[in-house]
Amino acid sequence: MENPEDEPYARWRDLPSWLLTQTANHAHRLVTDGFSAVDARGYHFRVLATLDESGPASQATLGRRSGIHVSEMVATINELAERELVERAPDPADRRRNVISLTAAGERQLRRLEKQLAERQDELLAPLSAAERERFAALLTKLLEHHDRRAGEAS
Amino acid sequence: MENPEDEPYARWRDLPSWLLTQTANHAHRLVTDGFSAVDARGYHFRVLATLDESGPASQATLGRRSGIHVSEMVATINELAERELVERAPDPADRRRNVISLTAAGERQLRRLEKQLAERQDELLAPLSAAERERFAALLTKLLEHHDRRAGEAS
DNA sequence: CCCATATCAGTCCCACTGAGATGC
DNA sequence: CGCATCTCAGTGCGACTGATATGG
Repeated sequence: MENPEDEPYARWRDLPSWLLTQTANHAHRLVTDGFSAVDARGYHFRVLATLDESGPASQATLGRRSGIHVSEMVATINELAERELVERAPDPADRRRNVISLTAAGERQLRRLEKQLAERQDELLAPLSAAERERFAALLTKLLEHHDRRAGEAS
Repeated sequence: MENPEDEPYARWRDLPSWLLTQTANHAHRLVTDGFSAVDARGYHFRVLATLDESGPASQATLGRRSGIHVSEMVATINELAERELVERAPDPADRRRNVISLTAAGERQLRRLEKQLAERQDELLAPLSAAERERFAALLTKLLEHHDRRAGEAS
Protein backbone atom coordinates (compact mmCIF):
# COMPACT_ATOMS: atom_id res chain seq x y z
CA MET A 1 0.00 0.00 0.00
CA GLU A 2 1.41 3.34 -0.98
CA ASN A 3 -0.49 5.27 1.63
CA PRO A 4 -1.73 3.91 4.94
CA GLU A 5 -4.86 6.04 4.80
CA ASP A 6 -6.71 5.14 1.67
CA GLU A 7 -10.22 6.45 1.37
CA PRO A 8 -9.69 9.70 3.33
CA TYR A 9 -12.09 12.59 3.06
CA ALA A 10 -12.56 13.44 -0.56
CA ARG A 11 -13.64 16.98 -1.32
CA TRP A 12 -16.78 16.11 -3.15
CA ARG A 13 -18.40 14.19 -0.30
CA ASP A 14 -20.10 17.35 0.97
CA LEU A 15 -21.62 18.40 -2.30
CA PRO A 16 -25.41 18.37 -2.24
CA SER A 17 -25.49 16.54 -5.55
CA TRP A 18 -23.21 13.86 -4.15
CA LEU A 19 -25.18 13.45 -0.93
CA LEU A 20 -28.35 13.27 -2.94
CA THR A 21 -27.25 10.80 -5.58
CA GLN A 22 -25.47 8.54 -3.12
CA THR A 23 -28.42 8.43 -0.77
CA ALA A 24 -30.65 7.77 -3.74
CA ASN A 25 -28.41 4.86 -4.70
CA HIS A 26 -29.00 3.31 -1.32
CA ALA A 27 -32.73 3.89 -1.68
CA HIS A 28 -32.70 2.42 -5.15
CA ARG A 29 -30.85 -0.65 -3.97
CA LEU A 30 -33.25 -1.17 -1.07
CA VAL A 31 -36.30 -0.93 -3.30
CA THR A 32 -34.77 -2.98 -6.11
CA ASP A 33 -33.86 -5.72 -3.65
CA GLY A 34 -37.40 -5.69 -2.30
CA PHE A 35 -38.80 -6.02 -5.79
CA SER A 36 -36.44 -8.73 -6.87
CA ALA A 37 -37.37 -10.71 -3.77
CA VAL A 38 -40.69 -11.22 -5.54
CA ASP A 39 -39.18 -11.56 -9.02
CA ALA A 40 -39.99 -8.04 -10.21
CA ARG A 41 -38.38 -4.72 -11.00
CA GLY A 42 -39.39 -1.08 -10.79
CA TYR A 43 -41.16 -0.91 -14.11
CA HIS A 44 -43.32 -3.88 -13.18
CA PHE A 45 -44.64 -2.09 -10.15
CA ARG A 46 -45.32 1.11 -12.03
CA VAL A 47 -47.24 -0.63 -14.79
CA LEU A 48 -49.26 -2.83 -12.43
CA ALA A 49 -50.10 0.11 -10.18
CA THR A 50 -51.13 2.24 -13.15
CA LEU A 51 -53.40 -0.50 -14.46
CA ASP A 52 -54.94 -0.93 -11.03
CA GLU A 53 -55.49 2.78 -10.73
CA SER A 54 -56.76 3.75 -14.19
CA GLY A 55 -57.82 0.47 -15.76
CA PRO A 56 -56.90 -1.22 -19.05
CA ALA A 57 -55.10 0.86 -21.65
CA SER A 58 -52.91 0.71 -24.72
CA GLN A 59 -49.16 0.47 -24.28
CA ALA A 60 -48.69 4.06 -25.40
CA THR A 61 -51.24 5.40 -22.91
CA LEU A 62 -49.78 3.25 -20.19
CA GLY A 63 -46.40 4.67 -20.97
CA ARG A 64 -47.69 8.22 -20.63
CA ARG A 65 -49.45 7.51 -17.36
CA SER A 66 -46.56 5.72 -15.74
CA GLY A 67 -43.78 7.85 -17.15
CA ILE A 68 -42.16 4.89 -18.85
CA HIS A 69 -40.72 5.37 -22.31
CA VAL A 70 -42.77 3.65 -25.03
CA SER A 71 -39.87 1.58 -26.23
CA GLU A 72 -39.39 0.32 -22.65
CA MET A 73 -43.02 -0.70 -22.45
CA VAL A 74 -42.55 -3.47 -24.99
CA ALA A 75 -40.06 -5.38 -22.88
CA THR A 76 -41.90 -4.60 -19.65
CA ILE A 77 -45.21 -5.90 -20.95
CA ASN A 78 -43.42 -8.94 -22.35
CA GLU A 79 -42.07 -9.74 -18.91
CA LEU A 80 -45.41 -9.18 -17.20
CA ALA A 81 -47.35 -11.18 -19.79
CA GLU A 82 -44.86 -14.03 -19.53
CA ARG A 83 -45.62 -14.19 -15.80
CA GLU A 84 -49.35 -13.92 -16.60
CA LEU A 85 -49.69 -10.77 -14.51
CA VAL A 86 -51.21 -8.80 -17.39
CA GLU A 87 -53.04 -9.71 -20.56
CA ARG A 88 -52.21 -8.29 -23.97
CA ALA A 89 -55.11 -8.31 -26.41
CA PRO A 90 -55.51 -6.59 -29.79
CA ASP A 91 -57.90 -3.64 -29.73
CA PRO A 92 -60.72 -4.34 -32.23
CA ALA A 93 -61.52 -0.62 -32.44
CA ASP A 94 -57.97 0.38 -33.44
CA ARG A 95 -55.82 -2.33 -34.89
CA ARG A 96 -52.58 -0.54 -34.10
CA ARG A 97 -53.17 -0.99 -30.40
CA ASN A 98 -52.78 -3.66 -27.77
CA VAL A 99 -55.09 -3.39 -24.80
CA ILE A 100 -53.27 -4.31 -21.62
CA SER A 101 -55.24 -5.38 -18.57
CA LEU A 102 -54.49 -6.67 -15.11
CA THR A 103 -55.09 -10.33 -14.25
CA ALA A 104 -56.04 -11.64 -10.83
CA ALA A 105 -52.48 -12.86 -10.38
CA GLY A 106 -51.33 -9.37 -11.34
CA GLU A 107 -53.39 -7.86 -8.56
CA ARG A 108 -51.93 -10.27 -6.04
CA GLN A 109 -48.43 -9.47 -7.23
CA LEU A 110 -49.21 -5.76 -6.87
CA ARG A 111 -50.16 -6.29 -3.21
CA ARG A 112 -46.85 -8.04 -2.63
CA LEU A 113 -44.95 -5.24 -4.29
CA GLU A 114 -46.73 -2.61 -2.23
CA LYS A 115 -45.86 -4.48 0.93
CA GLN A 116 -42.19 -4.61 -0.05
CA LEU A 117 -42.28 -0.95 -0.90
CA ALA A 118 -43.71 0.05 2.45
CA GLU A 119 -41.12 -1.95 4.34
CA ARG A 120 -38.27 -0.49 2.36
CA GLN A 121 -39.43 3.07 2.94
CA ASP A 122 -39.15 2.42 6.61
CA GLU A 123 -35.71 0.96 6.26
CA LEU A 124 -34.64 3.94 4.19
CA LEU A 125 -35.84 6.51 6.72
CA ALA A 126 -34.86 4.54 9.82
CA PRO A 127 -32.47 7.16 11.25
CA LEU A 128 -34.99 10.01 10.96
CA SER A 129 -37.69 11.04 13.42
CA ALA A 130 -41.25 11.51 12.23
CA ALA A 131 -40.76 15.28 12.09
CA GLU A 132 -37.53 14.90 10.15
CA ARG A 133 -39.21 12.58 7.69
CA GLU A 134 -41.82 15.17 7.00
CA ARG A 135 -39.29 17.93 6.51
CA PHE A 136 -37.27 15.67 4.26
CA ALA A 137 -40.23 14.83 2.05
CA ALA A 138 -41.24 18.49 1.89
CA LEU A 139 -37.79 19.61 0.78
CA LEU A 140 -37.56 16.90 -1.85
CA THR A 141 -41.03 17.72 -3.14
CA LYS A 142 -40.08 21.35 -3.49
CA LEU A 143 -36.98 20.48 -5.46
CA LEU A 144 -38.65 17.85 -7.57
CA GLU A 145 -41.55 20.08 -8.54
CA HIS A 146 -39.17 22.83 -9.50
CA HIS A 147 -37.06 20.62 -11.75
CA ASP A 148 -39.99 18.69 -13.20
CA ARG A 149 -41.55 21.99 -14.20
CA ARG A 150 -38.33 23.14 -15.82
CA ALA A 151 -37.91 19.89 -17.70
CA GLY A 152 -41.55 20.00 -18.80
CA GLU A 153 -41.20 23.49 -20.23
CA ALA A 154 -38.13 22.54 -22.18
CA SER A 155 -40.00 19.83 -24.10
CA MET B 1 -56.48 8.93 -26.73
CA GLU B 2 -58.37 6.56 -24.52
CA ASN B 3 -58.44 8.89 -21.58
CA PRO B 4 -58.30 12.67 -21.70
CA GLU B 5 -56.28 12.83 -18.50
CA ASP B 6 -53.11 10.90 -19.09
CA GLU B 7 -50.40 11.31 -16.50
CA PRO B 8 -52.69 11.83 -13.49
CA TYR B 9 -51.46 11.48 -9.93
CA ALA B 10 -49.90 8.08 -9.56
CA ARG B 11 -49.81 6.65 -6.06
CA TRP B 12 -46.11 6.23 -5.84
CA ARG B 13 -45.25 9.89 -6.39
CA ASP B 14 -45.32 10.57 -2.65
CA LEU B 15 -43.02 7.76 -1.63
CA PRO B 16 -39.78 9.01 -0.10
CA SER B 17 -37.79 6.62 -2.27
CA TRP B 18 -39.49 8.01 -5.38
CA LEU B 19 -38.97 11.65 -4.39
CA LEU B 20 -35.37 10.89 -3.58
CA THR B 21 -34.45 8.94 -6.70
CA GLN B 22 -36.27 11.30 -9.05
CA THR B 23 -34.68 14.37 -7.53
CA ALA B 24 -31.34 12.59 -7.71
CA ASN B 25 -31.96 11.93 -11.40
CA HIS B 26 -32.35 15.66 -11.98
CA ALA B 27 -29.19 16.31 -9.99
CA HIS B 28 -27.32 13.68 -11.90
CA ARG B 29 -28.45 15.09 -15.22
CA LEU B 30 -27.42 18.61 -14.21
CA VAL B 31 -23.97 17.50 -13.13
CA THR B 32 -23.48 15.16 -16.06
CA ASP B 33 -24.42 17.92 -18.48
CA GLY B 34 -21.97 20.23 -16.77
CA PHE B 35 -19.21 17.68 -17.09
CA SER B 36 -19.95 16.79 -20.67
CA ALA B 37 -19.83 20.51 -21.54
CA VAL B 38 -16.09 20.14 -20.95
CA ASP B 39 -15.85 16.64 -22.45
CA ALA B 40 -15.76 14.73 -19.18
CA ARG B 41 -17.84 12.46 -16.98
CA GLY B 42 -18.18 11.83 -13.28
CA TYR B 43 -15.33 9.37 -12.97
CA HIS B 44 -12.96 11.83 -14.59
CA PHE B 45 -13.64 14.40 -11.94
CA ARG B 46 -13.28 11.93 -9.10
CA VAL B 47 -9.95 10.64 -10.36
CA LEU B 48 -8.53 14.08 -11.11
CA ALA B 49 -9.67 15.44 -7.75
CA THR B 50 -8.21 12.46 -5.92
CA LEU B 51 -4.88 12.89 -7.67
CA ASP B 52 -4.85 16.58 -6.86
CA GLU B 53 -5.65 15.86 -3.25
CA SER B 54 -3.42 12.89 -2.45
CA GLY B 55 -0.85 12.84 -5.22
CA PRO B 56 0.26 10.15 -7.67
CA ALA B 57 -0.85 6.60 -6.96
CA SER B 58 -1.39 3.20 -8.50
CA GLN B 59 -4.69 2.45 -10.15
CA ALA B 60 -5.74 0.17 -7.31
CA THR B 61 -5.03 2.79 -4.65
CA LEU B 62 -6.73 5.43 -6.74
CA GLY B 63 -9.74 3.18 -6.98
CA ARG B 64 -9.88 2.80 -3.20
CA ARG B 65 -9.53 6.51 -2.58
CA SER B 66 -12.11 7.59 -5.11
CA GLY B 67 -14.56 4.75 -4.56
CA ILE B 68 -14.31 3.63 -8.16
CA HIS B 69 -14.25 -0.07 -8.90
CA VAL B 70 -10.84 -1.29 -10.05
CA SER B 71 -12.16 -2.62 -13.31
CA GLU B 72 -13.67 0.80 -14.02
CA MET B 73 -10.34 2.47 -13.42
CA VAL B 74 -8.83 0.91 -16.52
CA ALA B 75 -11.25 2.59 -18.90
CA THR B 76 -11.27 5.82 -16.90
CA ILE B 77 -7.49 6.13 -16.95
CA ASN B 78 -7.50 5.27 -20.64
CA GLU B 79 -9.84 8.16 -21.33
CA LEU B 80 -7.88 10.58 -19.17
CA ALA B 81 -4.53 9.52 -20.63
CA GLU B 82 -5.87 9.85 -24.15
CA ARG B 83 -6.73 13.48 -23.36
CA GLU B 84 -3.30 13.87 -21.73
CA LEU B 85 -4.83 14.86 -18.40
CA VAL B 86 -2.95 12.16 -16.52
CA GLU B 87 0.21 10.22 -17.12
CA ARG B 88 0.49 6.47 -16.74
CA ALA B 89 3.98 5.24 -15.97
CA PRO B 90 5.22 1.83 -14.86
CA ASP B 91 6.31 1.71 -11.20
CA PRO B 92 9.98 0.65 -11.11
CA ALA B 93 9.57 -0.49 -7.49
CA ASP B 94 6.68 -2.85 -8.23
CA ARG B 95 6.29 -3.97 -11.76
CA ARG B 96 2.63 -4.89 -11.36
CA ARG B 97 1.75 -1.27 -10.87
CA ASN B 98 1.12 1.80 -12.99
CA VAL B 99 1.76 5.10 -11.30
CA ILE B 100 -0.83 7.65 -12.34
CA SER B 101 -0.09 11.32 -12.01
CA LEU B 102 -1.75 14.58 -12.88
CA THR B 103 -0.46 16.68 -15.77
CA ALA B 104 -0.66 20.46 -16.01
CA ALA B 105 -3.51 20.08 -18.47
CA GLY B 106 -5.18 17.78 -15.97
CA GLU B 107 -5.02 20.46 -13.29
CA ARG B 108 -6.56 22.98 -15.63
CA GLN B 109 -9.32 20.55 -16.52
CA LEU B 110 -9.95 19.96 -12.83
CA ARG B 111 -10.50 23.69 -12.31
CA ARG B 112 -13.02 23.71 -15.12
CA LEU B 113 -14.83 20.73 -13.64
CA GLU B 114 -14.97 22.34 -10.22
CA LYS B 115 -16.46 25.46 -11.71
CA GLN B 116 -19.14 23.46 -13.49
CA LEU B 117 -19.84 21.57 -10.31
CA ALA B 118 -20.31 24.71 -8.25
CA GLU B 119 -22.67 26.19 -10.78
CA ARG B 120 -24.73 23.05 -10.98
CA GLN B 121 -25.09 22.83 -7.22
CA ASP B 122 -26.64 26.23 -7.30
CA GLU B 123 -28.98 25.28 -10.06
CA LEU B 124 -30.00 22.16 -8.17
CA LEU B 125 -30.79 24.01 -4.96
CA ALA B 126 -32.27 27.09 -6.60
CA PRO B 127 -35.73 26.83 -4.98
CA LEU B 128 -34.35 26.46 -1.43
CA SER B 129 -33.36 29.19 1.01
CA ALA B 130 -29.96 29.08 2.67
CA ALA B 131 -31.51 27.63 5.83
CA GLU B 132 -33.37 25.00 3.85
CA ARG B 133 -30.21 24.06 2.03
CA GLU B 134 -28.50 23.43 5.32
CA ARG B 135 -31.32 21.33 6.68
CA PHE B 136 -31.43 19.41 3.44
CA ALA B 137 -27.72 18.62 3.53
CA ALA B 138 -27.95 17.65 7.20
CA LEU B 139 -30.80 15.21 6.60
CA LEU B 140 -29.07 13.64 3.63
CA THR B 141 -25.84 13.31 5.58
CA LYS B 142 -27.64 11.56 8.40
CA LEU B 143 -29.23 9.09 6.01
CA LEU B 144 -26.09 8.55 3.98
CA GLU B 145 -23.92 7.88 7.00
CA HIS B 146 -26.43 5.42 8.33
CA HIS B 147 -26.62 3.44 5.11
CA ASP B 148 -22.92 3.66 4.33
CA ARG B 149 -22.20 2.24 7.76
CA ARG B 150 -24.66 -0.60 7.22
CA ALA B 151 -23.21 -1.39 3.81
CA GLY B 152 -19.68 -1.25 5.22
CA GLU B 153 -20.48 -3.74 7.97
CA ALA B 154 -22.01 -6.17 5.52
CA SER B 155 -18.79 -6.44 3.51
C1' DC C 1 -50.17 13.08 -46.03
C1' DC C 2 -49.17 13.40 -41.35
C1' DC C 3 -49.55 11.20 -37.13
C1' DA C 4 -49.95 7.31 -33.58
C1' DT C 5 -48.71 2.75 -32.29
C1' DA C 6 -45.77 -1.09 -31.51
C1' DT C 7 -41.38 -3.20 -32.15
C1' DC C 8 -36.38 -3.72 -32.42
C1' DA C 9 -31.68 -2.36 -32.16
C1' DG C 10 -28.63 0.50 -30.17
C1' DT C 11 -26.32 4.11 -26.70
C1' DC C 12 -25.03 6.02 -22.13
C1' DC C 13 -23.90 6.23 -17.07
C1' DC C 14 -22.86 3.92 -12.98
C1' DA C 15 -22.09 -0.25 -10.40
C1' DC C 16 -20.66 -4.65 -10.26
C1' DT C 17 -18.98 -9.93 -11.27
C1' DG C 18 -15.81 -13.16 -12.97
C1' DA C 19 -11.79 -14.70 -15.22
C1' DG C 20 -7.10 -14.45 -16.80
C1' DA C 21 -2.13 -12.87 -16.85
C1' DT C 22 1.60 -11.14 -14.39
C1' DG C 23 4.43 -10.10 -10.48
C1' DC C 24 5.27 -9.77 -5.23
C1' DC D 1 2.11 -20.70 -2.07
C1' DG D 2 -1.36 -16.95 -1.49
C1' DC D 3 -2.16 -12.39 -2.67
C1' DA D 4 -2.23 -7.82 -5.30
C1' DT D 5 -2.42 -5.57 -9.64
C1' DC D 6 -4.10 -4.70 -14.15
C1' DT D 7 -6.97 -5.94 -17.97
C1' DC D 8 -11.00 -7.56 -20.53
C1' DA D 9 -15.62 -9.29 -21.18
C1' DG D 10 -20.07 -9.27 -19.71
C1' DT D 11 -24.49 -8.19 -16.67
C1' DG D 12 -28.13 -5.19 -14.86
C1' DC D 13 -31.12 -1.05 -14.19
C1' DG D 14 -33.15 3.04 -15.83
C1' DA D 15 -33.44 6.44 -19.36
C1' DC D 16 -33.22 7.47 -23.92
C1' DT D 17 -32.54 7.76 -29.52
C1' DG D 18 -33.48 6.31 -34.04
C1' DA D 19 -35.40 3.37 -37.55
C1' DT D 20 -39.07 0.62 -39.35
C1' DA D 21 -43.71 -1.38 -40.29
C1' DT D 22 -48.39 -0.82 -39.90
C1' DG D 23 -52.71 1.43 -39.36
C1' DG D 24 -55.90 5.82 -38.49
